[in-house]
Amino acid sequence: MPNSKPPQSKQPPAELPKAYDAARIEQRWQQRWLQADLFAVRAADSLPASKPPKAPYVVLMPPPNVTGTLHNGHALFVALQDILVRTQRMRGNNALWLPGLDHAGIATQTVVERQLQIQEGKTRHDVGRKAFIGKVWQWKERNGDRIVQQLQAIGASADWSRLRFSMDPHHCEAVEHAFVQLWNDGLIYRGQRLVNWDVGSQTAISDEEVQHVPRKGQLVYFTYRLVCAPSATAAADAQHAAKDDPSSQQHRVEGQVSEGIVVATTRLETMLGDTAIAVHPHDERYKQLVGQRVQHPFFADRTLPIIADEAVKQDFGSGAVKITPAHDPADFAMGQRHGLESICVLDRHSRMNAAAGPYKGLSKQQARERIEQDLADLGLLCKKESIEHNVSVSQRSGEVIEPMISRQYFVKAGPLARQAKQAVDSGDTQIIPGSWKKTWDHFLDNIQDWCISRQLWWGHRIPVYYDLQALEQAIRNDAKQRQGQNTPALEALLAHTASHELLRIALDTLDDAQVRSFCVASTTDLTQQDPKRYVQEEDVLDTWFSSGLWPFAALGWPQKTDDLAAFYPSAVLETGFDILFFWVARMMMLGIHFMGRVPFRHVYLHAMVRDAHGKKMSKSLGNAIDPLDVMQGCSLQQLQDKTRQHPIPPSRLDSVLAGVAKNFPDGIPAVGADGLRLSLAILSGQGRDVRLSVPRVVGYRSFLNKLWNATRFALPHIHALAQTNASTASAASTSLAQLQQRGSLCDRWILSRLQRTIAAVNQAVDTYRFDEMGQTLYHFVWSQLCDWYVECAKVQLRVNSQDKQPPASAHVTAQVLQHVLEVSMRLLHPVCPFVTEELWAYVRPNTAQPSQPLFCCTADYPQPDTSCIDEQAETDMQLLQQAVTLIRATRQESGVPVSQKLPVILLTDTANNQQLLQNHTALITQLAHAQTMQVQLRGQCPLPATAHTNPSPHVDAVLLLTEANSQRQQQRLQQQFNKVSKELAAVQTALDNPRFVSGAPANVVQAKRQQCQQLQSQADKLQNCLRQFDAS
RNA sequence: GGUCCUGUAACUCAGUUGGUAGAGUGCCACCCUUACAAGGUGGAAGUCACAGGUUCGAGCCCUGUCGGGACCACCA
Repeated sequence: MPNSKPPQSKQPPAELPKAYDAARIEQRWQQRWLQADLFAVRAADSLPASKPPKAPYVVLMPPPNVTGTLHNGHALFVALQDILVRTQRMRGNNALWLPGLDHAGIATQTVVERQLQIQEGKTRHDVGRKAFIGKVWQWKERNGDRIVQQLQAIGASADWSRLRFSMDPHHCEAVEHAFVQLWNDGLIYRGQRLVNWDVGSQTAISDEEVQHVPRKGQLVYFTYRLVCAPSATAAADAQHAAKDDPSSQQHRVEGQVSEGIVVATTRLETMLGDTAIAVHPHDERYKQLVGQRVQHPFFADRTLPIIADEAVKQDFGSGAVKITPAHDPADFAMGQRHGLESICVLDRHSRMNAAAGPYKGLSKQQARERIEQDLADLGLLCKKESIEHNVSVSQRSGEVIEPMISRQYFVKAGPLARQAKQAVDSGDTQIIPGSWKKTWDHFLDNIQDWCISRQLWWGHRIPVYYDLQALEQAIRNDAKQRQGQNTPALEALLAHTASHELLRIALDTLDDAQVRSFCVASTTDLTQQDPKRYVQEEDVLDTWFSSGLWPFAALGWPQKTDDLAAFYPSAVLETGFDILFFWVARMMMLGIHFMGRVPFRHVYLHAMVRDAHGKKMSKSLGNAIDPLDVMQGCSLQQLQDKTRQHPIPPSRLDSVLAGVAKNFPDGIPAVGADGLRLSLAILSGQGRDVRLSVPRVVGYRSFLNKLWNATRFALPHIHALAQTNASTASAASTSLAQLQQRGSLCDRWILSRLQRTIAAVNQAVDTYRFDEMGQTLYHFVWSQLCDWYVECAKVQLRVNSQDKQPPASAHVTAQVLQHVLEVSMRLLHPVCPFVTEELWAYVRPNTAQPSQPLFCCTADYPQPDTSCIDEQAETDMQLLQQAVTLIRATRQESGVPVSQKLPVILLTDTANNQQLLQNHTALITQLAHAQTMQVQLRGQCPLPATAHTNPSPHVDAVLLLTEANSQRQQQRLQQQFNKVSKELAAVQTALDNPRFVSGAPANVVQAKRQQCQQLQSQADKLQNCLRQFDAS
């Protein structure tokens, strides 16, 4: 940065570069802010001892994954959270934005495993647990900074000195502490349960990590034969029932007739683990069969009972369902209700295990085919149907979930969930938009226990230790219970079996309570104390367990720190709704449990970023926009080159590339971080998707360019001001009130509009209306400041005049210009921090006082002051604007080029307005490019036949032309007349309705009457004008 | 099956406690008027998804129908 001038110099740099160059500005200020350490926050400033204590305002940054690369979700949360934090910081609050990084168990482990496979051809088992974890850490050290740098590039004003990583020692301590406390509170238990087994990642996952996706499948019907009935009458009854119903079929096998019951399944291989058949208790077809048993076709020694259960749907399949408690959640529940045996027939890699008998070793698919064939051979196969059904898929690996019984750790969610629900019910925490509350309640009301153990290596290892001494005791007790006494054989076994082997056997065979009897949860590593006695649990914790502690653990919990005292709870949690259950609910549950108070007062849920047409952005569709490309710009060629690097099937590559070309015909122009932030803020209306499109983003870049140029226009005048100030010290500190007093109508008008803008922007940011905030500023700067005030200022400053000397009032104009720009920069700063910081250095008051902040980002946020609103100035200005607009419109309709100056007459309704317009003759003539201007009261001025008139309620514009009215103008007047007549008719209908006149509030009726009068006179005037055409 | 969001100009969206519709982009015409062509000026463009209801009055409130989207549960 050889050209950059330090902002600390008291004189602002004189020359503002002609072009707005986002990249140059952004890089510079990002570095300066970091160097100046502006975002670091001290707890002491918010503690009672500090006088006066600063109000804390804390936002928790959703910690990105260390594996992550910047995507639009990050860009959106940075934009919105940074707006909140910067606003609060400027308001003088102790604004802490607490950043973090998440270790992201499965995701990170998967990435490093893949890399290990590619680079060294090894699996994690080849290198061993300790070495593998070392490799993950290396990887984290190399890549962890990148995402932080990218967040900083978007302008994230977080307190980076507090950056936490979820595997840092202090966070590990918090996790262990939390686990042990929950274990001791009885809220964590270990149980043999049916869990979602992710075959791809080789771990259990929680219910929330399972997605249901529709897939095509085969519904296979087959028959279970009844075991020969014990009595002839029962058999006869069964046969009778079977005859009436086609679902219960008879089969002729090996010359014998036997009755059976038909079941249907999409997962035929699980029939090897069937332990019952269930029917609905009211199902007439099967009533007689309940209580009887069927024969398993492949296991001669297994017969299954036919049971009745309300959970069975009569109208699905055959109405009878095979029950596999070991491999289906519903079946598992039914198995528990009916005390059924669970037979697990699949191993962890989804292959058939020993319990599958002759099918052992086959893959699921092979077993499915073989069984189908074998059933057909036995004459038991009935039919096959193609159906679409939902399949459980791992959100992580994308592989099909295998429900599997295994021993896992669970958090008892019920009591925690009740408190979390209560917190929102009572208003302690408010969810915004409020429509999410029902979803929140529904989730918490139906919450299942949370499986928190993962069979991974990367993560917080569960702080549970197996006490081998207690284990031996448990085995002895177990044996005693079973056999009445200890046998010498058992003692011999205990003496000769390696302890880890013993542990394995114990975990496989003992029940949950027995296992718990030799487990100790501890925050200290017991294996360090006594390595022979203790063995630590192998599993690690769900990443969301540690994330759930974030609001307090990141502030130093379990220690009682000043940070915790000052900064808990946080003000707002701003995040995407996709992690409402994963993260927000968990933080809420754990926060209330450990801290006794909710972790945040507001939860603001933003929408998803989608493409211009509302489609999900996807690299394989060619519609994804990378936020870095938006900031830095990217040609179509580059976009396509990047697309080629994605893993897209070659057959589809061409169409994806075509999609890219269609979506981004000219690539993506560089709009900078400010442009991206402004776009995201304005596009993020509450409860709506954020549709990011290139034209839209380009439009907002233009806005920043406009702001830049408006400042460039103002700078020479501001500098002139500074010189005057230097010579006449008295004028140095003109107050706003003085400016309003001395200023012209335009000055007072823009100052008043500025106040309204300040009020609206403050209101918008306090209610999370980021769209309104952005739009209000956009409209003020462009449509009011640039389109009108700057144009008026040119007149007041005699910019285009031959006069060398500017008038005395020019001084006030320059001051107003400076004031409005300076306030606008501060007001806009939270949204577009870089460009406003740059420009503020040029327009800020040159008072050279050391107390003045050197950075816009630490200057005061403008606060509304309604006493500065000047209604009269606004009304008067409106009339001037109307007059100017009317003249311009009339000129264009009459086809008069701008270069040709014309005499103009304005006709107005009152003497006051006449005076007002007359007083601003110079302004109006210049803005409207008129030659001369007269103002008359209506009806007091005869007009030549060739005059072109354009009426409006308070003022009519008359152009004195030598040629007759154009046809075009006639059409226009006719159109206007039609429109006004229509409106008039509607208003009159209302007024003619006696029920309206008596029923509506008086002020509404009054307004309607006024409107009616106005429309009437408007219509009359238009008609008059139109008559001229008829005459000529 | 349950819940939520959503339907307004060609496109993307605003629209306050009900008082007959606004913005940006795009489109058309004219203009390089010394801050800005990443610009200026003017203009055209809407049966507020549909059908009922409440009301003096409905884009807004209620009911129903039909689109679009998301989530939860469940599909043996």
